[in-house]
Amino acid sequence: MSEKEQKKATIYDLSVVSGASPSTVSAVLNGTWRKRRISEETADKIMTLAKAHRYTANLQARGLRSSRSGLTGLLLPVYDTRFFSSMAQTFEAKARQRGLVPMVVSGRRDPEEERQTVESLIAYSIDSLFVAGATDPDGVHQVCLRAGVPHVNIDLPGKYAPSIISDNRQGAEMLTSAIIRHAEGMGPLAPEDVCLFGGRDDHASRDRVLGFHAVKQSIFGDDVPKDDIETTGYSPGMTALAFERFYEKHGRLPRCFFVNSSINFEGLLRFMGRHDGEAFGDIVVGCFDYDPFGSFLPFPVYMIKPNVSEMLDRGFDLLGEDALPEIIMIEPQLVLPRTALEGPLDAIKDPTPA
Amino acid sequence: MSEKEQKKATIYDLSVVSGASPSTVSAVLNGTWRKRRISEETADKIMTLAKAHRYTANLQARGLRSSRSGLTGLLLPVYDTRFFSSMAQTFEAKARQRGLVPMVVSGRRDPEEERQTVESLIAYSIDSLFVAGATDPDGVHQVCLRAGVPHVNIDLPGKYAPSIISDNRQGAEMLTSAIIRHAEGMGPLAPEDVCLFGGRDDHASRDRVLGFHAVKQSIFGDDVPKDDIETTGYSPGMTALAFERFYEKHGRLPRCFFVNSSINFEGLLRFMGRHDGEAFGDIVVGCFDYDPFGSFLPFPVYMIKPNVSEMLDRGFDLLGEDALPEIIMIEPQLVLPRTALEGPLDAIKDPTPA
DNA sequence: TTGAAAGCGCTAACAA
DNA sequence: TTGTTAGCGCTTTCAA
Repeated sequence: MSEKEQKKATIYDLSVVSGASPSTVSAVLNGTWRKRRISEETADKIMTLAKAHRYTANLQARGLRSSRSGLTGLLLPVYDTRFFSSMAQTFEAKARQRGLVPMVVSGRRDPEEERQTVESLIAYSIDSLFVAGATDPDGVHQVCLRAGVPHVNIDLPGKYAPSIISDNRQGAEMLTSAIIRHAEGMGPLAPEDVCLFGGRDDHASRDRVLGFHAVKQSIFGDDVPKDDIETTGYSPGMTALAFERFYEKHGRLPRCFFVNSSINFEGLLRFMGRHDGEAFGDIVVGCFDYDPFGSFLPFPVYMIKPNVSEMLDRGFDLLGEDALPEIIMIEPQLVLPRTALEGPLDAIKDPTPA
Repeated sequence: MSEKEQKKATIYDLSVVSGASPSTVSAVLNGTWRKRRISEETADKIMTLAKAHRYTANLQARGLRSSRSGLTGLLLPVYDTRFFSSMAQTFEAKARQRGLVPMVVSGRRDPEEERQTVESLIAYSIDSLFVAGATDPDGVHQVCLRAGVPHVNIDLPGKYAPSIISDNRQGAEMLTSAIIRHAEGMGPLAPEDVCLFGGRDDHASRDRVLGFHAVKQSIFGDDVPKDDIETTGYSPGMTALAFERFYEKHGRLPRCFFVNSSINFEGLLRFMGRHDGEAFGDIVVGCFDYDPFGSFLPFPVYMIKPNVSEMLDRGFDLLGEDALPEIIMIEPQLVLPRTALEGPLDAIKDPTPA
C-alpha cells in the first residue's frame, strides 16, 4: 500500500522535468534516438528520469500513431487440450522473445466465431496472426486480407496463406505400424482388428487416413476392408458413441486402433468410464497427439507429438515477407507407451519450495 | 481473393458518405446514440452504411480517448495443465459474454516475470485483471495499484486484493479420507503408509497439508508421524526425484498418497516411466487437481476439481465495486477414479464431421 | 543535435 | 436533434 494510485507519467511529464522537447523524449524512450542523433548525455538523463518516474509507454497511443501495435495473435480452436495449451505456452515465449505481446484466443471450431474473434483482434490492430487448427482458415484469411494483417496457418492448412503443418501422412504411418507391430506381438491380427476413430473431413484427417490405409495394405495386402474408419468429428461425446456402437456390435473394442486426436481420445475415456476392463482388455492404441497422462493408461498407447516449437519458428520466419501459400510439413515424433516427455513446464524456474 | 486490401473505414469516411458529423457517427456506432437523442432514422442510415463499408471501430483509438480499452487480463502461471487451460477457456467465454476481449498471459511462476507480464498488459490499458495462481500476488497487486487497474486473485490468495480460492482445507479432507478409505479396503493401513508429495510454502499447500493431517489424525489418532510430507515445489522433475528417493529407501511407493497438483502428478508419471508395475502395484492416489486422463491410470486415482466457473463468476462480480481484500472460498468437487467429466469442450458445436 | 506541429481514430463537452 | 472542437499519448516529418 506504499504508493498511491498516481496518473501514469507521459512523455510530456518527462519533457517538463528534463527540459527536453516531447519529441526528443519520445525518441529516447522508443529507441530511435541514436539514428535521430540525440546526444548520449540527453538520452541518459531522460532514461534516468523515466526510470525514476516509473514511466512506461502507453502502447495504445503508440499503436494508434504508428499503426504497429506490437501485438501478435494466435487463434486456437480450444485451449483445453495438451496440444493446444502447450502451443499457447510456446507461442507466448516465442512472441516475447521477439519483443511482441501475444494475444491468444479460441474460435471453438465455429467458422463464424473464428472470424468474429479474429475481427476482435484486428480491432486492436494486431500486427500478425497465427491461425492454428482453424475449421475455416480461408474465411479467416479473408478477414485478415481486408485488414492487411499478415498471417500463417499452423497445423491445418489453408489455400491462400502459407501453412505449416505436421506431416500427417508420415506420422499416421509411423503410428499405424507401431500399433500393428505391437498388437501382432500379442497374437495373430486380422485386418478388421485394426480401426480408426475420430477426425472429420479436413486436410489432416484425410492424410492420416491415407497413411493408415497405406500401412494396413502393406501389411495385410490389398483386400483390406474400407469400412474400418469411424468419422466422429472433434467431439468427445460423438467419439464415445462410436466406441459404444462398435462395442454393441462386437462385444469388445477392436484389438488395435488409431484415435485421431486427443479430443477423440477423451471419447475413449468416457467409454472406459462406463465399462470395465473386459471391454478393452488387451487393446493397443495409437493417438495422433501427445498427452503425458494418456501415455500411461492401462494399455499400450503410442502417441504422435507434433513439433510445435519448430512449426511456430517457421511461422514467425514466414510472416516477414508476404510468402506464397505453400504448405510446409514438419515431421512429428512417435512417442512410445509410458513416456513422460519434458515440456514447457520444465523450462520454468520454480522458486525454492521452502 | 475477391476483395483487395483496402484501408479500414473510419467514422470520417462514414461521416462523408452519410452527411452526418463525425460525432453523430461515433455516437451511433458506439451505442450511445439513444441518450444523445439522435433520430432513429439517422442512426439506421449510418448503421446500414457502416455495414456496407464493413466498418469496425479502431479499439486502440477508442481506448486511448475513453481510457477504457475493453480488455481484461488473466495472468496464469502456465497454460500447459488441464486446470489452467480450462480456466483460460472458461475465462475467454465469460469475458466475451460481458463484451470484453480477454488477454491471457503466463507469468511462469517467476515473481519478476509476473510483474513484467502484467506491465505489458497495463501498457495496453487493460481495464481489469484476474491473477490466477500467482507466485507473488502482492507484487502484482503493487503494479496494478499504481496503474489503477482493478484486480482479483483466483486460486491463490493475496493480502491486498479480494481473493477467490478453492476451499483447500476441505478439499484436502475429502481427498484424504477418500484415498484412505479405499486403501483400507485393500488391507490394514498404518499411518506411515499415507504420504503427501508436492506443493510449496504457499497458502494452498499449507491448507492442504492441514486437511491431510487432520484426517490422518482422526483416523490413526494423535501419534501420526509428521515426516509424511515431501515438499517439492511445482516442478515435475523435483517431484519425480522425491518419488525416487522414497523408492530407494522403501523399495516401493507408499500404498496411499496425496499429490498436491497435476504438475506434481506429472512427476509421478516420470517415475512410472522408469519403473515397472512392481514399484507401484496396488497404490491408491489422490490428486488435488483434475485431469481426465489422469483419472484412468492403472491404479485408483481420486481427484479434486476446483470450481473454476464459479470462481471466475465471483471474480467478475467483485471487480465492479472496489472490494475489500477478503478471501472467498469455493467448494471444490471430489472426482472418483475412472471418471471422464464433461468440460468446456462439450459446449462447442462441432461442425458435422462429413 | 533538437523542437514545433500535425495528426493516428475516436469520444465528450459544449454550442447551436 | 446535431455539429464543432479539443485532445487522449504518441510518432514523425520538417525546420531550425
